[in-house]
Amino acid sequence: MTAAEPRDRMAGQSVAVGLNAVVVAVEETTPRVLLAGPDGARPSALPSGPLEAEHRTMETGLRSWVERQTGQPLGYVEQLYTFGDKARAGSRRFISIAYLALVRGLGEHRQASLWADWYAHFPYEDWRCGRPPAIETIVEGLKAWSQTANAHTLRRARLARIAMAFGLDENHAWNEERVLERYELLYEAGLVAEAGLDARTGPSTVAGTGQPLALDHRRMLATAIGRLRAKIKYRPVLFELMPDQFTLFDLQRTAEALSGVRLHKPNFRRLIEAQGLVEETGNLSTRTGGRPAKLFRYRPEVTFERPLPGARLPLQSKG
Amino acid sequence: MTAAEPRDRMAGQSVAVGLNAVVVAVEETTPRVLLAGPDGARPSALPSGPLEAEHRTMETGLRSWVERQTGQPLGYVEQLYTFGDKARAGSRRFISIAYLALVRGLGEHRQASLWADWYAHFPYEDWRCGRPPAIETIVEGLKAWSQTANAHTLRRARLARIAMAFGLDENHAWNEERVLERYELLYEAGLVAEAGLDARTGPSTVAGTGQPLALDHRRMLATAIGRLRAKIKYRPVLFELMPDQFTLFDLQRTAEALSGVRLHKPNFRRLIEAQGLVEETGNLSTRTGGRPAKLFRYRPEVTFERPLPGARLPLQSKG
DNA sequence: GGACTTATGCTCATATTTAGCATAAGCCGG
DNA sequence: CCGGCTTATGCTAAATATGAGCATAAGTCC
Repeated sequence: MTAAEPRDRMAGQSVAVGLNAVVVAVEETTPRVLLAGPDGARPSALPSGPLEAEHRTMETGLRSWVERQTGQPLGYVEQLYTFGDKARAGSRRFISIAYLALVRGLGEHRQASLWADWYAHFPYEDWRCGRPPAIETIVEGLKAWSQTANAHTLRRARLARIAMAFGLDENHAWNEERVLERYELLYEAGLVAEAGLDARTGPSTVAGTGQPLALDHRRMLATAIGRLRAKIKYRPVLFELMPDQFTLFDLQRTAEALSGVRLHKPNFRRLIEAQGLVEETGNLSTRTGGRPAKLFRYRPEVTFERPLPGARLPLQSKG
Repeated sequence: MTAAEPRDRMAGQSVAVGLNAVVVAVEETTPRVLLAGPDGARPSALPSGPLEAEHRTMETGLRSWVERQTGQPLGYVEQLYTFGDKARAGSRRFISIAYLALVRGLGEHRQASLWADWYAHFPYEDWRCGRPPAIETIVEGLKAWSQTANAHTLRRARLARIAMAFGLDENHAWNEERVLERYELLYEAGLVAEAGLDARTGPSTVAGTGQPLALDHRRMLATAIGRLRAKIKYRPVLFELMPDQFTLFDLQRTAEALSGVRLHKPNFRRLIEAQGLVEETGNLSTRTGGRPAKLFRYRPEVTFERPLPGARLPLQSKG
């Protein structure tokens, strides 16, 4: 082992690396994700492709795959997570590096792609009109699964996870960020169609768990939704999804679409204005029935770092 | 392209995948990171090794590499980030998947490894005794770099980044989570030793920027520190670093060691107790000079999900 | 016993959040 | 032109969380 060939970069197994993109846009009140797939079939996969030699970086590789498959150029991109398969004897190993991308509005897209409502794949994640009725069935199915465990402690642990993920106790309210935890519970319980791929039980899907995607792409989408729902609370990523000019209510509806929860209008407006994140353009929007709304634009120059007022630790500068 | 061989997993370039671990423990008031390296030399690399065929998952591969190289078994593990090199013509491509691991106390470790004080590599990140004097020199060096830009706007943008990362304006206080941003500024400015590897200017290192690590391992450490500093604020990961019993002040010193900031004792205690995260064991600790402190233990059963009182969005359940 | 040290409990001022109400300013149908 | 309807926008009171300091408790050390 020499300095030129350090240990963490030595040969090892040859691995195929895939790049996957969760491309998100919001149209009116609908959050959408860009799907691609083989020509002719209804798209049910994220845009993706192998990392290739000519890609300068992984991110450029990702951008070129998305653009080639869907025609959609990407703006904001961030890495999400790297998923690895269990190694199967004899087969080549695959890992997938998933990215989250945000674009402003739905561009035109190629034939073999489409903008899917992301709640079609996660119906129980949309609480904007109150608790989705499907939750009942789902929780029932999960509880039934929890009872299939032999050990008493395991049954209890499963019930606790379910209560936590779906906000059942008085202790735990619904937390819109726990998208991945909820999906993984459904997966473990075999209640989503993809679980069938894992062999064992056939797809004993429960109604209301949403449309599946290819491979582990729904897991990637769940990761992306959770990340985005968390991130809009402390970084101005919302504006990556907005057009040049927008009303404060447009902005609110975008936030609601992503988080799947309703927000309090006066407070939302106060929060945004207090940050100094937007400025009036002087124009008005008269699209809807009522009083015309002022149009705003984003002010990126505020660099913006939320003062983190309640940063959850009692910080102090002195001793 | 068939269903059995979907596009995102097709051949592509053959890639070597490395696994890297940032293993963290806290000893008294010192946060430590486990380093390994070739026998004989002073360790200056993170424990790491290639992903191999016999590893069932990436995480088990990581655990086995760390244990083999340092003797340290791992407890809590989470994925941090996947770093990819720019492709160089002709050479094989490498990517490194970095993990964060937390262990309770410093176990024995092999000869070729050591527990380094992480502030040896980031001296300017420790504000527990007030603003580190090295900051002056560093900010000077950064400002000099910012002026080397030709375009006026670029100079301004660099100054804004510096002010933001190091908390210079009245607008921006020191934010202990921005570890990676600060390191990347130093790297771009060529003020850390590793920047020399990038060719161009030789290592024009500035005093006070800390000891380098092999390859991009200091960047990984910066990523880990930032993640950990953010995470202790909303997940009970602190307890992954604590022994079975501890005093509330032990807990506070661990939080301070990680965040590099002093905390207000009564408020810290109030916060912890309010969460119901700990319970008294009935025992007392008499280690230090004063009144003996009650010993506590962690109560994992609270599953704990911070009520997220100020979740940064004006949530409401109704319409 | 007295000085010193750390632990622990309590209080007050301030900042942030939650929630609701009131008013403004457009449209629409008569 | 007027009321009725809709949405925008502004304001305020109450609840909660946070920041900071002080007082007391309970040991150790001499």
